[in-house]
Amino acid sequence: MQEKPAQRPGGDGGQRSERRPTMADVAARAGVSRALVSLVFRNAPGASEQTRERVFQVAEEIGYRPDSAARLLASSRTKVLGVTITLRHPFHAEIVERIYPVAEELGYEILLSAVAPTHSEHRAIDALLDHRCEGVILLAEVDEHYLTTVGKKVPAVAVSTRATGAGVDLVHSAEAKGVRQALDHLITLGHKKIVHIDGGDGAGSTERRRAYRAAMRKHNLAECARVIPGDHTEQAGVRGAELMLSEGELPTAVLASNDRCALGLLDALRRAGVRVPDDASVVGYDDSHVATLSYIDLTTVHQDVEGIAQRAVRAVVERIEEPGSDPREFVLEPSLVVRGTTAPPRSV
Amino acid sequence: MQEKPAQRPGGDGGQRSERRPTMADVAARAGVSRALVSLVFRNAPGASEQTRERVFQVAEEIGYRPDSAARLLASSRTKVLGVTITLRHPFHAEIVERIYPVAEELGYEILLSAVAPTHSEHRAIDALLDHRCEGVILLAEVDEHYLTTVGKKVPAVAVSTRATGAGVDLVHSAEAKGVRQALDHLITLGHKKIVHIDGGDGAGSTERRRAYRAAMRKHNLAECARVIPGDHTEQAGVRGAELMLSEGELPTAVLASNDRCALGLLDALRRAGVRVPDDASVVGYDDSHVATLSYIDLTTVHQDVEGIAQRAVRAVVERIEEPGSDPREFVLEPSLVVRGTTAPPRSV
DNA sequence: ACTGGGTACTAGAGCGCGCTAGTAGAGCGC
DNA sequence: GCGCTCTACTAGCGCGCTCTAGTACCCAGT
Repeated sequence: MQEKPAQRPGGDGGQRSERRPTMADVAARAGVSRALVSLVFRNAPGASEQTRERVFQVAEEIGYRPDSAARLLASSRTKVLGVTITLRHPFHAEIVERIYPVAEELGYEILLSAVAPTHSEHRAIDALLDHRCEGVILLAEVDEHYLTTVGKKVPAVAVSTRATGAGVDLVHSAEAKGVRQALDHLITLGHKKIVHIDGGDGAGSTERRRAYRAAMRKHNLAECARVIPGDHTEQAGVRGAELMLSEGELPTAVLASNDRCALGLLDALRRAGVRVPDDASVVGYDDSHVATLSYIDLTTVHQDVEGIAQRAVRAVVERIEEPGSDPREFVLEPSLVVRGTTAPPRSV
Repeated sequence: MQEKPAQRPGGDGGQRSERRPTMADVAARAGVSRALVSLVFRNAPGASEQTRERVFQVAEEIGYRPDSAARLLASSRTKVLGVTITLRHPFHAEIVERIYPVAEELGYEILLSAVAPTHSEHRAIDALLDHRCEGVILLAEVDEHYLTTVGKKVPAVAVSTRATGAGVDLVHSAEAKGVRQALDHLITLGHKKIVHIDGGDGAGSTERRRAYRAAMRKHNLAECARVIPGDHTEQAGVRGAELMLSEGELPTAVLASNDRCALGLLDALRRAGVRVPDDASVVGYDDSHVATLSYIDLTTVHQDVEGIAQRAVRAVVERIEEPGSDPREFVLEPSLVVRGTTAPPRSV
C-alpha cells in the first residue's frame, strides 16, 4: 500500500473546533437560562413563541446540537431502540430500512449493532444495552436462554423465532401457511415430485419443514416427499442441485429454504442445462430484493417485511410505554408471489 | 395479522429488575469507594490485585455493567467510532465485518448507522455525532461539501471517495491499476472487442472509466473501446446485456462496473443462450462474497477489504490520538482474481 | 524521631443535560 | 389595597461516570 499526502483543505485549514457548544453557550448567547433552552429543545410548554424562535436561531448560529449521551444520562427516557442485525442477511437489511420510518414516527432513535464473525450476538446486544437502549429488536438469532436474560433487563422483541418460553414479544410469519400456498400452487400446476431443500436450524426452518411434510401428506403425496438438508445460503442450493443431478432423475419442482438457496439452485441447474421452469420449477422464500429482479424473476413466498418492521417497533414501544402485559406473539400473513420460475411439469 | 398470547415465562415472571446497578452499588457491596471501582474498571494502576478481583466478583454478582452513556459523558475520551453503511451494499457489510476486530484491538467500540431510503447520509452521520463518536468512518457516499463540514467537527475517513478537497483522510483502491490488470488479462487472452459497463457516478466509477479508456488506448484498441452507461446494481448488467444483444454483434469480453453488475450481466447473457466464458468473457469488480461462490465463479478485481478496514480504522484512531497532521490518502493495491468467467475468444 | 517515597485508596468537582420546585410579574376581580 | 391565577422564566440537584488532588499508611534511610 502506498501513502501520499492529500491536498490541504482550503480556508480555515481543517481546524477542529476546540469545544462542542453546549446548552449553556446557547443560553448565554440568547440571554436566557439554561433551563429555558432545555425547555425549548424538549418542545415542552412554558416558553413564549418569541423566545423559542430566538433560542433555535442562536443554536443554529453556533452549531449547537443536543448531546445524546448527556440527555440519555439525565432522563430516565432515552427514546433509543437497539436493533441487532446479521450483516450478511439481505432480509435483515430490508427490515431495518422499514424500521427507521416507523421508529421516527413514534419518536424513537435507532441504534444498530451487527453480528459478525468476530462480534457475537451477546456482544452485539451488550453494546446496545450499554448505550441505554430502552428496548431491543433482535433480528439476529439468539439462543433462548440469553433471550430470556435480555428480556428481563429490557423490553425485547425477537423476529422470526419461536422461543415462546423466553417471555419476550415475538414477531414472525405464518411459515406453515406460506409453505402450504407454495405447495398448493405447484400441485395445482400438476407437480407431484416436489423436493424441499430445508434451512437446517435457521430461523423458521423447522416450521417450514414440518409444513412441507404435512402438505404433501394432505395431498396424498407423502411417498413423493423428500427433504434435502441445507441451510439459508446459496451454497445449500448448489449442493442440493448437485445431489439431485447426480441421482439422474430430477424432481419436477423444488421448494428452496429461502431465496438465497433458490438462487444457488437456479444457477446450478441452468449450468447443467436444466431449463427453469420448463424442465423444473423452483420456489423460493422471503421475496427479497433479488427475487424481484427481472433476470431472476423468482416465484417465492413473500414475507410481509413492512408488517414485520411495523409490529416489531410498535411492540417494543408499547411495552416500553406501558409495561407489565404478558408476552405476545404476532403472526404475519405470508403470500405467494408467482413469477417466472414455476410452470406445469413437462409430462402434463 | 393475528395476535395470540404467548406462553408466560417461568420463574420470576419476567419482572424487569427495578434499577440497573451502578458503581456505587458495587462500591458499597465491596466495601470500597466509588472511585476505586472506577479505577478497577478502567484498568488503571493504583488498586491491589486482591481488591481488583473482589470488585470484579461483586460486579459479576449483582450484574453490574458500566454505563456507556455516563462514561461517555464524563470522559473526554469516549473510545467510540462511528461507521455509516449502505444496507443494500454487500461490500460495506464485508468491510464492517473486518472493522470490528481492528477497532477492538485498538480499544475502540463501533457504532453503526445505516443509510436507507428514509434515513439520509446527513441524518446517519448526525446520529453518530450526537452519540459522541470520537471519529467516523464513512462507507456510505457523502457529498464533498458535507464531508468537509463533518471533517471539521471530528476526525473522519472516507472510503472509496476521491474528495481530496474535503480535508479528511481517504482510503481507496488503486482503481486504475485494477482496471489495467483486468484489461491486460483479457487482451493477453486475445480479446479486442472489450466493452465496459460503467458505474455512473458511483464510488470509484470515474477512475475506472478513465483507466479503461487509457488502457484501451495503450493497447491500440481505442477504436474498439466502448462504455455503456450503468450503475452498481444488477439491473445495470441486465440492461447492458439487453442493449448489446439487441445490436446483434456481441463483444468478446465485458468489464462490469462491479460484481453486482456482472451478475446481472451473466444471468441475462446465459438466459439468451450466450455461454460464458465460451462465447463471451465477463470480469467483475470487488471480489465480493458472491463472486467466490462456485456457481458464479467470477473473474473479478479483488479489493483489499481487509486492508481497507485496517487502514480506515487506523487512520481515524491515529488522527484522534494525535491530531493536527495533514489529511492523508491511503491507496490499496487491487489484484485480479482469475476464475471461470474468462477465456480466450472463439476465433483465436 | 523525622523525612522521603512508595502503594492503596478516597473526596469531590465536574461532564451536559432533564426536571422539580420555585419566583417574578402581569392581569383580574372585589 | 389584597389575594388569586396564569404565563414566562430560573435555581439547582442529580443522572453514573471520570479524573485531579488529595489522605493514610507502610517501609526504607539517616
